[in-house]
Amino acid sequence: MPELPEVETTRRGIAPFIMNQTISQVEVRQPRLRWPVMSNLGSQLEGEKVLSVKRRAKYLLIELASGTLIIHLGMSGNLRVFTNLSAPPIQKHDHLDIVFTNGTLLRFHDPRRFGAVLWFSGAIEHHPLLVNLGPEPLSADFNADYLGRKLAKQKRAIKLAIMDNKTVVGVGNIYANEALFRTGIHPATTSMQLDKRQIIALTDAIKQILQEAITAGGSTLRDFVNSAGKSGYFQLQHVVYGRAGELCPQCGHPIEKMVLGQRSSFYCPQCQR
DNA sequence: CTGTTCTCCTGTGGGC
DNA sequence: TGCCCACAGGAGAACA
Repeated sequence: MPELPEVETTRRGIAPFIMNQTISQVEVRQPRLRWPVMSNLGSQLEGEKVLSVKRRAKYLLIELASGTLIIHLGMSGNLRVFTNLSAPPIQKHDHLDIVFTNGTLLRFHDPRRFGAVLWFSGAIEHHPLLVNLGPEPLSADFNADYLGRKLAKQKRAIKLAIMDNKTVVGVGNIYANEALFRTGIHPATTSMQLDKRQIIALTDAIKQILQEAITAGGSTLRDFVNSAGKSGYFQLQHVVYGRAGELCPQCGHPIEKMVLGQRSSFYCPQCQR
């Protein structure tokens, strides 16, 4: 399940192959993704050159002269690059291909179809999906002062707050669980009850975990090209996520599971209070 | 505005 | 071995 580190690894993996390349053809085999792929996507993209490959939150932003292609990998999506028309046969859930004039092929694959491929011709920072997003977790804008101010009047559980894109982007369920364990904060703690020390520790833990995962992803970069493997899927070792009933590596108490906001939360009741 | 629930989708894994 | 079904999850949308 791509979280921010996987999306960033995808960006770094595909960028060298599509930068400055001109799109020659777009083939949409399954337009029914999270939102329908526009029927004239091909005519919008064909003939345009890729000017940059950026990321905002978990959205990949492929900038062309006349607009931006927005790609979200959803739960199960991936992008892979094939060179010199060496692409393997189309497989189930290969929903979309973008072919470049030099033969490079960018292929979007997404079994659960929670992903999205959108075209936006306006200034990308004004896109409705992006305009209300909080800061990037690895940027200086996300810091303890900011988070403290943000949480000061919030009664909801801290885990829900850090998973809310308006607080900070890119913290999915897995890394939210891990960051709270690392910080010794119970996931159901009321946000406004956290003290300064805890907020500093939580900010640091989120940055560290995401950075560690991005670094780990670097070793998979070559898998984005001409690979039949599951490009971009890697995972840091989970300490608590999915480990209900197993013993806490710090204190030996069994890991517990509770549901917050319809999402499973895993924690050590002894280490996290 | 805040908080909660619903929804999209398919592969996986547990129970029997 | 096969069938059934709960479950997982990002995040917008809808609703209270």
